[in-house]
Amino acid sequence: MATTNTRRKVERVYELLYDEYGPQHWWPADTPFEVCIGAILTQSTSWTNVEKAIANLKAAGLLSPGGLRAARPARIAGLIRPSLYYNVKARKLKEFVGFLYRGYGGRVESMADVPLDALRVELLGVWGLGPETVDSILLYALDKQSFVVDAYTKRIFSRLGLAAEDAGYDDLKRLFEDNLCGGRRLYNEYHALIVEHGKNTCKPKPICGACHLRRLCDSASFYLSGSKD
DNA sequence: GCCCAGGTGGGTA
DNA sequence: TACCCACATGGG
Repeated sequence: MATTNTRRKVERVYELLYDEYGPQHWWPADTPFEVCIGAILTQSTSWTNVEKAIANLKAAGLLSPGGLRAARPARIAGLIRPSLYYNVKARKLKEFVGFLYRGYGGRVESMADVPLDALRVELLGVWGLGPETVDSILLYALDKQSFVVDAYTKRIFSRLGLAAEDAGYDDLKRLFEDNLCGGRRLYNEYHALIVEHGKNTCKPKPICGACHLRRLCDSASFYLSGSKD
């Protein structure tokens, strides 16, 4: 439901976040393929641990479609151990690379010509890829206009009163895609800013309480409190 | 020692 | 459909 009010709020939160944190320069990776690998490895895991896993893969010469295709799952698991759930994630990497070779000659870039909706459905069919990982791949590896929702997004926007407590992934995705006029660059920056804010404040327990960035939540809440749709 | 981090798949009622 | 659990490291 795109009302003028909701649109203004969603845009205003972006401005507040951008003023606070500045440009985030996402995704931190050298190639589109590396973005995909990072998107899988960062599932329920902090990025610092993912960086170690990616560095290990790189040092072993396995950070490529061919390298991962040739490697045994146990070898991969040992290298990505610093990221969490290394055995399941090793399988996820193999599944993704298998998909890449079956349909796209092992090249992430070859997916770019497929229409967004069709590609999203296709990627969601790959074992180990859920909506957040798929949208991350679409937006950050392929530069397609698909908003990424994560746990921070839900926590922050339900606390701001812009989303229901029990809002699902698609509900939140729609909130942004229906209310943002900007394109891929805006989607890119907005999600990155949400993650940055989520890491620093809006933790599960303290609810922005003792955080030095409380000011941001307060200013956003203040702006949002006066109006209802 | 405890909590939590940029989720997802599978099982059960 | 809606929960619940497994996965299982490392930093604050």
